[in-house]
Amino acid sequence: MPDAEGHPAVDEIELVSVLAALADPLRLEVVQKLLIEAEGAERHCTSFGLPVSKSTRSHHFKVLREAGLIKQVDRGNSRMAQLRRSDIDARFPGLLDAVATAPA
Amino acid sequence: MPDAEGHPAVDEIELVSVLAALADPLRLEVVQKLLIEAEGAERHCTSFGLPVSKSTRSHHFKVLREAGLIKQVDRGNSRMAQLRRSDIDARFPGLLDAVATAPA
DNA sequence: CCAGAGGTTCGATACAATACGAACCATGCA
DNA sequence: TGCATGGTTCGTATTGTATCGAACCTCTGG
Repeated sequence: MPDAEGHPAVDEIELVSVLAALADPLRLEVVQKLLIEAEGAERHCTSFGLPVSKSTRSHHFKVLREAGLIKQVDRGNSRMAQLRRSDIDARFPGLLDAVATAPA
Repeated sequence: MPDAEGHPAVDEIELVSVLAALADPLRLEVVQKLLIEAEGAERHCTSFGLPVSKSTRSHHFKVLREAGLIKQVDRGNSRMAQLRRSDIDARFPGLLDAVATAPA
């Protein structure tokens, strides 16, 4: 069962959901940007410069969160996004590596 | 430019399209079944036992074909599906391995 | 030559996804 | 306390996807 903020546990992460979450240009861009960062790095949701309204941005991060790709952490007023690298690696080894090294 | 049958060239295969093609339970099932087969194996489109009508099945194989995941070969009356393993491996190394080893 | 089997295409329908603005709820700071 | 900022939620419009049946094409085998 997902926790209160909607993060699924590691063994609840579904391949189809992860693929569906990545199958959107904006969300793929977010994940690829997070993959460049150092392990465990956090980024502002606004720092990705997505060309959509804030309600749409909120929607996309919700999809990523519920798929298990990112963890969202409250930092006072704002909210940080963190890639669940080790969790995805544990469940689907090599998947994020493939996404990280894919040609632009 | 894709060929006459709609197969994209290797360098035309887009990550988003591949992920979108895999982000459907039926299509993912087809690809995972092809991944179990030997390299270059062919299978009847009907042999997967998809619980849909033949027009819907045709649609799903079209999506897989246009994404670059499979090659469809005419064998007289019927049509065989063949995974483009080496093409995908060349463009997105590790992606299909991750899909192949993913938990059910 | 003709009937059947395998596939595709087309039109229609139902459902899901994306997108937006407005309203709302917090937190942090003056 | 008041207000600006960052996010979420809601309602809605638009678009895309999955699905089906019917019509059509092509090859195979009697």
